[in-house]
Amino acid sequence: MELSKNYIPGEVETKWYKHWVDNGYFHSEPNEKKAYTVVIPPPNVTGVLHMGHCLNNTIQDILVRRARMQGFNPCWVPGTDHASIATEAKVVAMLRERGIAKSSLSRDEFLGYAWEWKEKYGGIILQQLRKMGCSLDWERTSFTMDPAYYESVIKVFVDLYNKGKIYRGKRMINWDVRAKTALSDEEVIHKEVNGKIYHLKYKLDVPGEEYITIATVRPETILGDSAICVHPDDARYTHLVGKFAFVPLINRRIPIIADDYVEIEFGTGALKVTPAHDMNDFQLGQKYNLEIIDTMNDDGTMSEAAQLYIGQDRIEVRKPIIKDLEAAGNLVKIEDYVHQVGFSERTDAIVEPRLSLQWWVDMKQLAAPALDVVMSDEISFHPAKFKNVYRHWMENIKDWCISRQLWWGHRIPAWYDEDGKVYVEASIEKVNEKYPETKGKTLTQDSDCLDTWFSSWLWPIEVFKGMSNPGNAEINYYYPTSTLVTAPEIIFFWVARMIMAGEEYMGKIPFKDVYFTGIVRDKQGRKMSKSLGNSPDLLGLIDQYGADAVRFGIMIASPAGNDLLFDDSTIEQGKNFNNKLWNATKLLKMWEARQNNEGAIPEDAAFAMDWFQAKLSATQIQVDEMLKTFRLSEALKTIYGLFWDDYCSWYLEWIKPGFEQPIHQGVYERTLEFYDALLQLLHPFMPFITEEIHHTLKTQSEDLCIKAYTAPTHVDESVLKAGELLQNVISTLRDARNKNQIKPKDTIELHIQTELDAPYKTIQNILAKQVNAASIKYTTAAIGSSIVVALEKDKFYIVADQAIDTVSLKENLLKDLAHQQGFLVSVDKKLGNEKFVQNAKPEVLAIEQKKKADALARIQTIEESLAQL
RNA sequence: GGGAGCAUAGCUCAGUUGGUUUAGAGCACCUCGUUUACACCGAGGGGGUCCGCGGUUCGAACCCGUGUGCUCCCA
Repeated sequence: MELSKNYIPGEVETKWYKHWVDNGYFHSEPNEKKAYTVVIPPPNVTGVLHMGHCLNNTIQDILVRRARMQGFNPCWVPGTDHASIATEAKVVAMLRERGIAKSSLSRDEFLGYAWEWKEKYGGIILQQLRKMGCSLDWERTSFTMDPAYYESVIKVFVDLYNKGKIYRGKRMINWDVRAKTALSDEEVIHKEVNGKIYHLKYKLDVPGEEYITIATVRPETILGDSAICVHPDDARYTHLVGKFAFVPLINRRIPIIADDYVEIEFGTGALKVTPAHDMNDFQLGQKYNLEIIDTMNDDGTMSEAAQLYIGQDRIEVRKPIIKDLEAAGNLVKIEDYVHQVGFSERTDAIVEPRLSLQWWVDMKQLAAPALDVVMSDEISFHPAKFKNVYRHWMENIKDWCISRQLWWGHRIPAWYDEDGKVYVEASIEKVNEKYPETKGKTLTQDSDCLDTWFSSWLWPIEVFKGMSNPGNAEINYYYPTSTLVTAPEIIFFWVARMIMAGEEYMGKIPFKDVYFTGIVRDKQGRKMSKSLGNSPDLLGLIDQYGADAVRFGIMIASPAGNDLLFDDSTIEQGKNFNNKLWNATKLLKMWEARQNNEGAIPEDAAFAMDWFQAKLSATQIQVDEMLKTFRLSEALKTIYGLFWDDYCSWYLEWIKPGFEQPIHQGVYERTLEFYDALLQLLHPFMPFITEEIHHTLKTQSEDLCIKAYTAPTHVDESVLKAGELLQNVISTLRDARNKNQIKPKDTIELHIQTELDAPYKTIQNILAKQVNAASIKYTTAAIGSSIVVALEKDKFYIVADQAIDTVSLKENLLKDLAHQQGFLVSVDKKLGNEKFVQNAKPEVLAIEQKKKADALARIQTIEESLAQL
C-alpha cells in the first residue's frame, strides 16, 4: 500500500466518526462496570460553536475517551439549553425582519414561531461537536424544554413554594429595557464608562438661604427625586436638615434629611435621593418613608410621572435636560467622571434599577449544604483557587430573582383569582382540586417565565430522569456524575446552583470534580467577542487543519488554571505533529516489507528496545499522574516529547538498519508494539489520526478507541541511565564535529579512553552509527593529532581528515574548565560551612560530596586534555 | 470600596514538603545540513540579577514583610 506524502485529515475524520457511532462505542447503558459520567454544559440551542466550546468539549472528550480505554463505562450526555432571553431575542429579531411585531402576536402564536426556529436551527451546534470528534452518547440528547424536563422544572417550583423557599415580593430588580424583563444580579455586567458628573443647585425653601448644590451622574432622574440627603456630621449642612428644597424644573418640594450613608468627601456632600431608580436610594427611601416616584416606562422612556420629556428615552433626555437646567440657572458645573455602569449580559442595554413585583428563591437555606460539600472537598475544584471565590459568594448570597417577563421558557405555575389571591400548583386542574373554592372562578396564570438557570440547575439529575422518574435504574447508576468541565464565568449561575439542587433533590452532590477551563483570549490577551471580531472561525480551522490539529493546538496552549492565548501557530504545530506521526508510519511500512528472522536480535537493538520500554513505562506512569490531577496540557506535551524525541529522534535511529538492509523481525514487531502504545496514550487528545494509524500499521482485531490501555512494565532505572549516557556522548561528539567543521558525511575514527569500557561496548554500534564513526577503539593513552573531548571522567579522541583547530579546541576546553571551577567553588563554600555540615540532612550532604568529587574528576580530565594540546 | 490571584528565557509556561551538578520545556531565534520516513525535516547552539527592596535560614525562584506593575471576581 502506497501512503500519501503527507497526512490528509478530511476523509479520515469523517470515516472514523461514522465507524465509531455505527458501532455504538459512544452509547452507554448501565452495566457491571464502573460508570464515568459527564454531562455537557448545554450550549444555547441557537448557538454556534466557538473557541470556548472547542476548548471545553475537547477537555471533556479527552477525559471520556481515556475513561473508555481504562475500562470504565463512560457516558457523556449531550444536549442544549433553551436560553430564554437569548433565544427570545433572536426570534423577536427574526420576526421583525419578516415585518411581524411581537406585540401583534398572542403568546401561543409567538411560541409557534419560536419552536419552528428551534427545530430549524437548534441542532447546528450538536452537528459541529461531531466534527470535533466528541464521543457523546447521541441517543441521550436532552433539551431543557423536553416535555418531561419541563414538568420537572414546574414540579421543583411548586415544591420549593410549598416549602416556603420561593416567594413573591416587590423589590428593586435589574431591569433590561430592551428585553423588557427582570434580570438576576449575575446577568448584569459592570463596565467602566467615561461619563460626566453634574453639579446642580436646588432652590431652598429657607429664608435667607438661596441654594443647595448636589452632584449627580444621572440628571434625568431628578424628576423622580423625593429628598436630599446629607451626612449628620457635615457642618456645612446641619442647619438645613429638616428643611425643604425644590426639585428644579418641576418645583416639587422635597425634604432635606441626614444619614451617615452619605460620604462627606464625595461631590458636594449632598446627595439627591431617587428611590425608584437607584438601589441605595431605595434603601434610604424605605428607611425614611420617602415617596417613590417611578419616572420611567418599561422600555426606558420617561413616564407621565416624570412630568417632562414624556415618551423620550431616558439616556437621550440627558442632553435637553442639561440645556434646560442651564437655562433655568440650576447648572453649576460639569466634570469628567469615570464610573461603573451595569449592562445586560444578553442585550447589552444599560440596566435600570426598578421596583417590581417578582418571584424569588430564598437562597440562605439552599446555600448552606452546598457550601459545606465544597469546603470539605467532597467536591474538588480544579484549580482549587476557585474555592475562595465560591465561598465568598455563598457566604454573601442574595435571594435569586427567577421570574422573567418572557414567553420562551417554563411558565410560572401560579394562578391568580379576581381578588389577586395566588395559587401555586402544577396545573389549573390541580389548583381546582386542591382549592375547591376556586372552581367556577376565573383564574389567570402568571404570564412570566422562569430564569433559564432555574431549569439548568437540574441538568445532571433530569438528563437521567431523576426528577420526573425518581429512583430509576439510570439515575441510580450514573449519578453523581464524575467530572464537570465548565467555564469559571458560570460558577455562580450554574455550578453553585447545581450543587444546591443536587443536595435538595438527590441528597447527594451532583459531581465529584469540577474542572474550570481558562477563558479563550486572542494573542493580545483580549477576550474573544463578536464585536471585536477576533474570534476565529472554528469550522474553517477544522477544514483547513483537521480536528486533531485544532484539538492539539488548543490543548497545548492551555496551561491548567490559566487563560489561553489563542494563536494559529499552535494549530500549525498540531498539523506538523500529524505529519511527523504519518512519516514514522511510512518508515515502519518500508521496514515491514524488508524483514528477516535469522539469528538472535542484535545486541545494540536489544539495548535500544530495553531503553525505550523503560522510557515508555516511565512516561505512561507520569502521564497517568498528570491526567489524574487535570494537568492535561502538560500530559500532552509529555506525550509529544516522548513520540518526537525519544521514539523518532533516538529510538528509531538507533534500530534503523543500514542502507537496503533488512530489519530483524523481532525488532520490527516490538517497534510496532511501541508505536501502538504511543497511539493509545495520544488517542484521547487526537482521536482520528491515532485510529487511522493503528489500522494502517497492521490488521487489527480491535479499534483503538475501545482498546484497553497497555499497562506500564517495571521501569529499569539503570537502562534509563545508560540511554542517557549514550545520548550525552552522541550530542557531545556531534557538537565537536560541528565545531570542527567535519561534514556530516565524512567519517571519523573514535578512540575512547576510559577506566570502564563495558558500558560503551554494549552501545558502540549505535554510537558509531550516530556519530558516523568508521571505527571505535579503546585506548589507555592519549591519541596524537586528534580532537579531544572530555565527558565525565572519560576522554574521546576524534581522528579525522580535517585540519585540527587547536585554538578553538583550547577555547572550548578553557570555557568548560572555568565553568567547572566556578561550580567547585560554590560546592566548596557549602562544604566548608560548619553549620551546613551540622544541619543538613545526611543525604543532602552526600549529594554535595559527590558533586565535589565529580567536579574534581572533570577538572582533572580537562586539564589533562589541555596539557596534551 | 471589599476580596482573590499573578509576576521565571523574545512568547506561553513547568519548577512537587526550602538542598536533585551554579534554573527546565515547547514555540521563536542563530549556525550547519537535501545520507532513501519526514525541510510540515535533521544535527548543533545561543539566550534568564527567577519584578525591586528588606527579612528568616547553614542554604531561598520557593517561606515572611514591603514596594511596583498586571489580571480577575464582587459591590
